[in-house]
Amino acid sequence: MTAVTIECCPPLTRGPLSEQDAVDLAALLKAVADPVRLRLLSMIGSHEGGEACVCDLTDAFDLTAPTISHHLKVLRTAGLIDGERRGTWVYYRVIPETVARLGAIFTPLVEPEQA
Amino acid sequence: MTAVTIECCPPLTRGPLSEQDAVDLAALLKAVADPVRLRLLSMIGSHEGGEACVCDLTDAFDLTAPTISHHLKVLRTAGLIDGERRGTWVYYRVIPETVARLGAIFTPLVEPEQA
DNA sequence: AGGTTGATTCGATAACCCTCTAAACAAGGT
DNA sequence: ACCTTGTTTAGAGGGTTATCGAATCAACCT
Repeated sequence: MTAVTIECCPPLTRGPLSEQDAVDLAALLKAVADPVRLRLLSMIGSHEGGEACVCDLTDAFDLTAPTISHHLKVLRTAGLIDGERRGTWVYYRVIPETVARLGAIFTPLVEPEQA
Repeated sequence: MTAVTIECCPPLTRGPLSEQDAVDLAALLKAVADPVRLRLLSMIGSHEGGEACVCDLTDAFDLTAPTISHHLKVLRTAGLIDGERRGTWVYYRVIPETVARLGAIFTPLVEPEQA
């Protein structure tokens, strides 16, 4: 639990975004700009142990397994999740740094509350 | 400048997202998941006076006026910006509440540091 | 009234993305 | 070896979206 202070405006509105930064950021945002992928991300992140098996995820949707697999690949390519095969099943976990990077764009800048 | 404490995980990973919430959120994210719109948003938000004329924005891109207008409409429909005509020109400004809502999804939850 | 400049709407085209089926790959059990 | 279950890859179809040119609307100026 860290104390911080909120100041001023989110990074996005602190100065004009460069074209390259905009392209990179948009790619990351596109990865989460889908209802299925948002739910996948939230299901994986909130699952006990911090990881979820693909089999768990597939059942929660009215979609075929290949479709879920496709969405997981998009999230993985974007660096939002990481997958590992252990025996029969593949387990995915969230990469919190990338999620935080997303939040930092739109959140009023916070600084550590210590001198 | 408000003091807060960071605790645990971002809302997205605190529990599974409902289908409706996911759809709403994805719509908002899709609005910003585009390089041109990200730059527009950042240019408007960082412009002096907190607002920018469409004429300023159009010049910064290698795109036609109708295309810029289209992107502005997407941002406006999503509730991220608001436009107002004053005389000859139309001025846009950022709606910070909506931007903050985006950030809150991915940012580790912060709580007011008082009690 | 007519003309000029700024901004949006309309209609069309091309690229992209979500979803599916079919097929392939991976691991375990009999 | 074979079959079953879990997961991914490949290819195709249908809908969405970005972009443009042309036309329209809005306000100002002479």
